[in-house]
Amino acid sequence: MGVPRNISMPQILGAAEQVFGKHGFSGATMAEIARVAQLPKANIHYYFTTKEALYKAVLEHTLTDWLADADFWISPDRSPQEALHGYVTAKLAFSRNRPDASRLFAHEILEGAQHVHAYLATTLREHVAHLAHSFTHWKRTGQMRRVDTPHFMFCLWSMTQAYADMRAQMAAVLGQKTLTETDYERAAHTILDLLLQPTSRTLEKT
Amino acid sequence: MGVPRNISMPQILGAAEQVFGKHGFSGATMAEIARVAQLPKANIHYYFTTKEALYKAVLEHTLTDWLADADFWISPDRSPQEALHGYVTAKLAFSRNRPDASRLFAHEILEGAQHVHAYLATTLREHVAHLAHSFTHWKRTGQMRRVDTPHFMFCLWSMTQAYADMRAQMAAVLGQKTLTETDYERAAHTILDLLLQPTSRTLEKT
DNA sequence: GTCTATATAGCGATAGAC
DNA sequence: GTCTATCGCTATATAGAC
Repeated sequence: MGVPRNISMPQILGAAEQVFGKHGFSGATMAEIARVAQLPKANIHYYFTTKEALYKAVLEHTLTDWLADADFWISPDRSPQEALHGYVTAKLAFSRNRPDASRLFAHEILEGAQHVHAYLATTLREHVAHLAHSFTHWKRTGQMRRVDTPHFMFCLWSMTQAYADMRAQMAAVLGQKTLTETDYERAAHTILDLLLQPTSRTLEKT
Repeated sequence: MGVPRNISMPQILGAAEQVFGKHGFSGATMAEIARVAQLPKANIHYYFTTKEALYKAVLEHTLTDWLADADFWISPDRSPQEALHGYVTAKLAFSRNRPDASRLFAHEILEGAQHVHAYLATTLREHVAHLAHSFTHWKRTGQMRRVDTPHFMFCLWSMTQAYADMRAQMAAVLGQKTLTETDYERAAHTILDLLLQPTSRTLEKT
């Protein structure tokens, strides 16, 4: 009893993140996950009785990682410049290093967020409410203009996640096969320029 | 010969946009499309021999609409304020009024953009190159700061499309069942504040 | 052109030997 | 715990009557 649980499980979870991230829940097949994990199909059903059980396990795992950066960076102890720079950079790095995790999440939301609705309505909602404290603090101390916290976060999330979810479109528009390090640098520069610009974007006519 | 081609075709295309927009290509079923279109399954295969042929037809149709707003609004004849205001508002309206079209496109890109890669690499790429002329003009005439055109457009697209693609997540975070008119107004305000703010977002410390 | 009935393939899931 | 073989179901697609 109990030999390669430690060996098979990570293989399965890794393959599942990759395949679910590429095709979403309905588009993914257990056969492809088994192929990527280099395991017979039946072995996966030994650890996870149903496709949905495997999906939920992978989803919860990625959601935890997805939230990790915000509390570290967006804190009243930092300046808004430092906080936004750190957060955007971390999010872009996540999109670059864990694209399948970001895309798995995007698929889930796109299909109606049925499996994660409870999580979004409780944990993520409270998370955003918590972040509002930092923005309120920065406004009160004159370090930043007022923002509509949830919609401001929607903007941050969509701009940074797009570099994982929409990378096929971006690469095509840029005339490249894939996104390169330069693209992520330009992304950071463009996004931070919107958020942190020292002078106005659209200038007054003289 | 030829009675209800005019009647069945729009029904099929409308139902297909709805179902493909909800589930993507792999997740959608011909049976559900037939049910939504209130037609027998076989009738759809009469007009479109394969599921993929139907998918491509719907996809091309939505892509045309998706591009329509940009050339109208983003033009050197306008001020950057007017252009960005008009474009962002139009894009948000598209997300609100044609959510299935936006989500169909998002599904396609997420799954690797295999069906639209040629379109993105030619038409959309040229489209972005064309838009760069406006931004260059505004920079040259001192109306706007320099931008990295493709990445700036990626930001505009992701922020506005998120209000169709990610609306399930947004509603959950806002503690609502769906997005309301107020949410789209706040979205426009937040996005335009990032783009058009008359003073800096993060203020200098005194 | 329309629709019922069905062929064929691929899916998730399981049985049972090892 | 692992793996081969297979069940039962649902999907796309077609045949053929009307």
